[in-house]
Amino acid sequence: MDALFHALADTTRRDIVRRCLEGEASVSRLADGYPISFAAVQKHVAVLERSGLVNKERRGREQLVRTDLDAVTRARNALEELEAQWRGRVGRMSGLLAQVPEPTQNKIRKGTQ
Amino acid sequence: MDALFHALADTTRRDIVRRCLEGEASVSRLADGYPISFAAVQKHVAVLERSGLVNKERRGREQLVRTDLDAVTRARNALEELEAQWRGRVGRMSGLLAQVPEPTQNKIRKGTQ
DNA sequence: GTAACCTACAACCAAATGGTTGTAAATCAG
DNA sequence: CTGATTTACAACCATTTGGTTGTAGGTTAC
Repeated sequence: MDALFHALADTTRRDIVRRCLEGEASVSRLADGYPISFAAVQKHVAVLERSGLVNKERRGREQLVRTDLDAVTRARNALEELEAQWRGRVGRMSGLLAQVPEPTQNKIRKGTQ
Repeated sequence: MDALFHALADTTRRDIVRRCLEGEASVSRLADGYPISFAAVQKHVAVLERSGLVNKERRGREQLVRTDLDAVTRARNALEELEAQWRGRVGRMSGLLAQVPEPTQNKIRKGTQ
């Protein structure tokens, strides 16, 4: 999860992900698109690969990169869960209000015995 | 966007976000929950604040931290867009074709006089 | 076989991270 | 006023990042 979000926390890497969902590309082909060295792009791809966001597949002398959409979905689900935990609060609040076992009572009675 | 995903790329920070959607807490109250120093938690909160994920509000001598759900939504939308660009390729295409008009007008008229 | 191309990986560097401790200022309680 | 709490921030340290260049190995083309 850490690796997933970290991988997404870079414009170049998000762009690589985007470029690799519409048709796979070799690493050097990808590198053409950025003003950084080939090795730098290679490292970005390695980060993406470790996070599971992309796969590499050897094809002759080049290595084709392709985005794994399931990983993107996994990240999105994590965020949706965060949101749900909040929105769910409101609904659960009313439930709680009916339920709260008077935590105040304890305090009041604390010194009385 | 970079800042947003980077902020989410840490378990402790995600946990702080979670804890601060269910009722705001002061920084030191938050710090009690983790095995790291107060200053470390303070830094995590600072990262979250810079990313827009949380706000701080002074309340007497303490500072209450509260998650801004819109920021979470913003991140989720970015991921949904990534997915949409893939799954929705065909559908989006036709949508665009029906939609594109206006900005082009300038271009067209620019040379016509 | 030789040359060109694509990839992998190591070594190196500057800057950022995540953590620590320590110090100082503001606020609240007695 | 004094003391405890809460925060802010600086200085420092180890590790990681994102970038570079250089070298070496595999593949394809000629």
